[in-house]
Amino acid sequence: MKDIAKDLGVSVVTVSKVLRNHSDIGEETRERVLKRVKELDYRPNLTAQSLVTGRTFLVGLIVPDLVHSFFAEVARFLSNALRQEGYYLVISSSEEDPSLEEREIDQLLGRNLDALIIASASASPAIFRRIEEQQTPFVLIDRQFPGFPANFVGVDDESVGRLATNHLIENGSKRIAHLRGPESTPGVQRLAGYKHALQNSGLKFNPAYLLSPGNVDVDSLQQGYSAMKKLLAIEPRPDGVFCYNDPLAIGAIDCILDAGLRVPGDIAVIGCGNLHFNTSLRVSLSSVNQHSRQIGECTAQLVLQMIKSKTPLPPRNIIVEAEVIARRSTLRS
Amino acid sequence: MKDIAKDLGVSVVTVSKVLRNHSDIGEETRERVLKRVKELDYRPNLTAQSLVTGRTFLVGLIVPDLVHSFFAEVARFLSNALRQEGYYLVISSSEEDPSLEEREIDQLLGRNLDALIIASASASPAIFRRIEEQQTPFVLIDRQFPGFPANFVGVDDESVGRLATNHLIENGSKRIAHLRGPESTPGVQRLAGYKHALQNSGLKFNPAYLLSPGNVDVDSLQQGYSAMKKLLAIEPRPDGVFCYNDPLAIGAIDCILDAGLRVPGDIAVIGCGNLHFNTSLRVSLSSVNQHSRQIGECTAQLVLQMIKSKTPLPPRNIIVEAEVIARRSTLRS
DNA sequence: TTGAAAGCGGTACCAC
DNA sequence: GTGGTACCGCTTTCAA
Repeated sequence: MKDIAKDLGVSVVTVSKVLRNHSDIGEETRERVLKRVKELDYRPNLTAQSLVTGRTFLVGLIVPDLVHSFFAEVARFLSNALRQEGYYLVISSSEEDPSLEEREIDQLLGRNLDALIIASASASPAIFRRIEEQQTPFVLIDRQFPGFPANFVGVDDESVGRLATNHLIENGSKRIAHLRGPESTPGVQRLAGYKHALQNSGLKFNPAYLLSPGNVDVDSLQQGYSAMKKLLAIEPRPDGVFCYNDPLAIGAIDCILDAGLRVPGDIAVIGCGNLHFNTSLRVSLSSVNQHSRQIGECTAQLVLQMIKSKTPLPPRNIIVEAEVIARRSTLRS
Repeated sequence: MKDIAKDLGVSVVTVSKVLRNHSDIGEETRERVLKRVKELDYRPNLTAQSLVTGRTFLVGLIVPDLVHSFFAEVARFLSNALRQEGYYLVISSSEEDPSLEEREIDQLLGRNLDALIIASASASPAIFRRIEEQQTPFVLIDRQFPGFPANFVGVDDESVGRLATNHLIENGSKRIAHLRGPESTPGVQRLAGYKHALQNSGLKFNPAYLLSPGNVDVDSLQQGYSAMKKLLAIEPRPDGVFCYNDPLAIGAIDCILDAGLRVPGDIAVIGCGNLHFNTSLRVSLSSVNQHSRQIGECTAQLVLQMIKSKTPLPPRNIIVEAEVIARRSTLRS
């Protein structure tokens, strides 16, 4: 920039103003500057710009697992939506480990990102108070904390659990098991929805049918397989299984088929997430759609709003409607 | 930092030195500074640090598509490996569009990232010369440009094509079709490997059996399905199909089954990428493993090396061995 | 319309 | 050991 100024015999201030199309600048001067900028293929140093303006045009994203398709899809839509406005995504995976998540948040806070988006693996919202202190706008996605007011975008997980369970009931299942998720809201709420649905239909909740496969967002296929194995050993055996996510469900189906049973004939199975490949599986998988696209795009809009508004906005709660996508794994027909 | 200095009656320089454990500092002073740092929960401003040191501890990653599992996996392993050294990944998707890729590269260059990692969607390496001029170290992954010396990490795609085709031949296929990829190296080389394998086995290459499904890294299931439909109309119909990637292969299998034919009985199918769900599909899918993990981790190591070495290193070519993972879709047994 | 000066939050160099 | 000073590359304020 200094060079340009020197070359043209103007000041750096002038150049700076031209680059940001500041109003008061001579038409002729502006042209000359622009011309030289092209010639030199000059690009302003965003780091320096950030230092003085306090804006980095960077948004952080922390998810429990990038390979889990749901988060990869959210990341993609987020990234695309933010790009339209010149923002970029800095990603980080917590590997479903709360302490790692905390370290990552600290790291990212030190980078003065314009906002943070977090699908938390933590049990408590303590860490988020730190973010608030730093004045960094942040949005929780997928998982939230009851009683902790914060911006949130996600589905209503109670209704996810209810829809899935009702769907199984409507298709003839009586003894419905649940492979539950972690202790975060989606896991807890889906479980709650599951119980409510049973209750409303006059079915009784059998604790033996409730399993916690462990680290479900990592290596879920395996987890689903072994959890299902345990369920098969129970007498009487369940005839329907609602799984916290699709990979778990796929693992469960593999186990059922390996045991010589039929899906959905003997046991119906439904998952959550509505992954791409669900239609191509051995038994195409019914699933509750979580609308990764809408979540990604809504979150992007919310984040941009927050960044642009100088005064902190009151926390918003954006809930995307869930819906059952029925396929072979539940349709006894 | 200024506050800390003032509070303690020392200079900012001293504080700065303590924070970076500079050798020459009084034991007592260091303790006092550290104490105050804790009290204030002070975190150095990385932006400012970057401006003066020229290092951002940020690495850019541009891929054609984040949802394509292969790249999501690479991103994950990369991100984890870089994190160990305090580096973060800034991601961007080119959506398989060369002009968008170029804009993204420009954007990221302006951010003074410490390095760039690119799975390019471009046909020509022109844009990369710009990166070289900027002195930003960069590594190409998955796709490279013949005759353009640059750091590269990926598989030997000619061998991928050869292995896959040979595998089909060994399992009894005589009329082997290929759903090819884009004009970038993986597409071109795998095609070359396919032709070589045919030749070496005395089979003749039939141009009618070669199809370009279009934008294969996006919405591949659909593309695979419709491409396969065309192949089925050919007389004589192929009895083996080598697909550029797994989603294409899955789409192809769906099409074959829908047409009332059997896999691998009537037509054997093999893909590339070895995705997670391949074992759970209607017909478990044979695939050439591209080792996303090794690619991610090797790339991370290479990038770190380049960043740390002050003198530019000669371009390296890291080739990861490909291997066939045989499953039902090709085993006629 | 233009530009000089101050400063964003740090680091490097070199004298004390 | 410690600290003064210049400076990284850009924006902001305000005077000319």
